[in-house]
Amino acid sequence: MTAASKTVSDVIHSHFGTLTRAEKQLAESLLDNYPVSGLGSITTIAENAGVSTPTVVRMVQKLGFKGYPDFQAHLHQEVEATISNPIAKHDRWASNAPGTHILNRFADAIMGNLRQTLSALDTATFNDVASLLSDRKRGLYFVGGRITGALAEYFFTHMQVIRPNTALLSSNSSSWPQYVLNMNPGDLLVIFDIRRYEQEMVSLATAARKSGAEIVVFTDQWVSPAAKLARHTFRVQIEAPSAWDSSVVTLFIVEALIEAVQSSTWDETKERMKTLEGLFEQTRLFRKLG
Amino acid sequence: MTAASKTVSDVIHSHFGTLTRAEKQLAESLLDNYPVSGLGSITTIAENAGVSTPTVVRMVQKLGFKGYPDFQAHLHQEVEATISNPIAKHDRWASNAPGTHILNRFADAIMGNLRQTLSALDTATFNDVASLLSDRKRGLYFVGGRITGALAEYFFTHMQVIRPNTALLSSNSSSWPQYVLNMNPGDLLVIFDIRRYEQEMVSLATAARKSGAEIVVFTDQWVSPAAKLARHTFRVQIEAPSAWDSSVVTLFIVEALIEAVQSSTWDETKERMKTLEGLFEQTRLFRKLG
DNA sequence: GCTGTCATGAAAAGAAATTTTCAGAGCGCG
DNA sequence: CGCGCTCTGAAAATTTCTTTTCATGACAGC
Repeated sequence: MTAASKTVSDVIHSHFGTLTRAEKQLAESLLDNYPVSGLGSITTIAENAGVSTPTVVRMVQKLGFKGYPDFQAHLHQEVEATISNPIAKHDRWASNAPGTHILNRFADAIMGNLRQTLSALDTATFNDVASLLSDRKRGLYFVGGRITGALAEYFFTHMQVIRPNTALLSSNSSSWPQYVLNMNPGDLLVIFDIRRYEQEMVSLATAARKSGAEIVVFTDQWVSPAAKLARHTFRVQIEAPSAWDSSVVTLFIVEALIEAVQSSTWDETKERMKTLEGLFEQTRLFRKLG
Repeated sequence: MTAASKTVSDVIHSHFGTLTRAEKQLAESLLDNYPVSGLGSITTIAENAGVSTPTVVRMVQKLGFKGYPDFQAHLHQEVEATISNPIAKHDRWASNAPGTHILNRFADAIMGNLRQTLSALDTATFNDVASLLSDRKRGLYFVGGRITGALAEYFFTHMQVIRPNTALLSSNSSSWPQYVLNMNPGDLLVIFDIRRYEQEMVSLATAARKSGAEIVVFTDQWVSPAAKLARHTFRVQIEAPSAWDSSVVTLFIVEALIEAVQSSTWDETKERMKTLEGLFEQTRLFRKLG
């Protein structure tokens, strides 16, 4: 029997692939605030999910329940189990996997990193960097190392949409001098440099400062030497139960900065995005016609 | 109003003296295993308590509720409160910043994304993908879109160190055919495709399948069309309080996979990393000497 | 003992919920 | 473009739940 020992949540997940659009929408709604969201009548949950009641019936039958009442009976049992056993809950991220599974150990570590990084992070620094990035008069340059190059690229790709006057330096240092040559006073150089700090980053930072550029550094808890030259530094916790360092929290801060910049200059950005949409559309047409 | 702020349990207790024999019997039944016992229909709880349905109606009205549905709605609210409290939201991540600061809102959202993604993620899928990636006989190909290209690159950069036979496809589709041409049966194509799904990804996936390649897709909750062709799909929650989608959780899974592959083939990888160290050292020397 | 009051549940009436039917919309495919 | 397919929700049909009505029985007071 499909719904015998597994939880309703499990059953939904395991069938998710076979669900249709409206059913997925319903499933999302049920899983959001699970299992309480499934306590009401079929009418209520259909309304909450924005689907019709027949959709609900079809889905629960597809999941292997006899009908809605049967489905709800199972939910009630789970609620009962949950409530009578309040301490359990959430000691595991990926349920159905042992607590020692890499996913769970990683999740714990990243949570810790995020918590530590944010509690150490100065909000004023964040706000100031956001406003520097928002200033369209300043040119923006992004650079990362072998591993962090992808982060620099990610940051750059977004900022390039949001505002003009941005550049991504290749992670290969040979082309850097020509960028420095073009830097103007007030320009902003965003450096990603985590352990196994690359010596050349310091040279780059030094040269950029000579051109009058401001520097922002993303680094780890042991701090890149380039940070000495920086106006602002983000010290990110990067340890993971892995032979490699984790960039998750760094990406988190990058995304938060992107949103901060985005929202502070929404009016101007909106226009740019519309234009961009148009350009993409054109490109697509070109391809079809070609 | 009687049932305003007090819990249903409180209300029952405070009216207990004025209840009749059958009503007391019902009240006992409700309080036993409270509040779950009140989740069912009026018929069910009447049967459980060994009283008639009119008794139930009379009692809940005596308690100050408009009717049975009203009574039950209050119970549902309590169940919800009970269930969601233990999970207790971290009220503030970045202290010294208001709870509404973008950093805190982002942290909440990412936590939710991570939780939902992991609970939906099938560990067997994860393990299977990890072992596919570990198999050195299979060639590995990584590809991403405009935004997700950086993720593909990040994944690629790590895998390239860990094992041979890996390639990164440019996010520009014009060079894809030549890669497909070289794919062998059993090769693995890792696709990153989140909303604003790129039509070309489906074409690429189709072509790769024809060459006998297996496909793994990283996509969002709305699922890329390319997932239909995939052996395994990671559905990642990507919503953030932002005009942009969040890649943090996707990166999380990528890093966990990297570690899973790394650790499953540590002996072989160790040698490679030593050699790589040596090569870097040499490069540095070249530069100094040059 | 008679009478009135109250508690109680059976059963009817009324209201909702659940399921089924069905037609239209959308989409892929030849 | 048309055909057939699937998905979807409106609405009907059915079932179940909720409330009301009412008959019965218990019991206290007269």
